[in-house]
Amino acid sequence: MAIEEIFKQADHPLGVQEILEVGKGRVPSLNLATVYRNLKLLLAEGRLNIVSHPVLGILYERAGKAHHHHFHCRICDRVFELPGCPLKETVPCPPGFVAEAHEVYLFGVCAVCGARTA
Amino acid sequence: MAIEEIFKQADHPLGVQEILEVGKGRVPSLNLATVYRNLKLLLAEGRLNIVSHPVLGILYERAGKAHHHHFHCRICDRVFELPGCPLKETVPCPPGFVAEAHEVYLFGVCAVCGARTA
DNA sequence: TGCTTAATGCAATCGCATTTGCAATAACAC
DNA sequence: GTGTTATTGCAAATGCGATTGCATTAAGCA
Repeated sequence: MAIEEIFKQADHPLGVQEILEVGKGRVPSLNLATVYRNLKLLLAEGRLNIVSHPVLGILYERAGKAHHHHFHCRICDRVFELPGCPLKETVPCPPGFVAEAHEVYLFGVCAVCGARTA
Repeated sequence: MAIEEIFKQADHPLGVQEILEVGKGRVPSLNLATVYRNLKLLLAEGRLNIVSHPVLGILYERAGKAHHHHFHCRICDRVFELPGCPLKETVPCPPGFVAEAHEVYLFGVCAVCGARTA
């Protein structure tokens, strides 16, 4: 179970399938149901956060990280964390609207794929 | 069929259910299958764009709009269009990463709900 | 008006992510 | 060790958005 905790050491959000793959590296018999069950536990405990990615669907990442956003490489389909925030100080909202949170998704080509394609 | 085209006059992206509701106002017998079929057509023709919203799932909006993003009111669950772009000129990407596109989702309370709650 | 073709409505079906039941297994406490 | 409880694995079952088959209806045209 702590197994789940451990591979949250990943530096990017993981999808269920990816969690299963990585997890099998540690517990070869690891099962999809077990992944879901433990994800649910960790979420309930507030140790994980859900990242709802527009393209990749639901991903999971450790809770408590500093504010950041995500970059999605269209070549390798991997997601990277981008520290910091590209938003301007003044987020332009119509009058009366109160923005409490935001999410930014960048799409493009990562360093690895860029180098390989060049 | 042009029916679909017509209620794209909405000023915000619509979900399938919402399209069905609105459409029934014009064609009371309107069916979900018909909505999906015409959505597929309009998408194929490039007259519609898909907006994959992290919370609301798949929405549709007219193609060809100016660059904009979306605001999601957590009270009424409606989505609003925000003209312009709140991103800084210099989007901070790690070296080697090339950002080609981006999506920004704002979350908060809209003017109507804000006024009602106050 | 009568014929041919495209567009519905309706209900059944599919695809897939997620969940559950239950027996087998592992972890513990005594 | 032995009994008790929490976890798994596996496979079947759910839930639900999206799609399809088919008979019906609407539309276009000679």
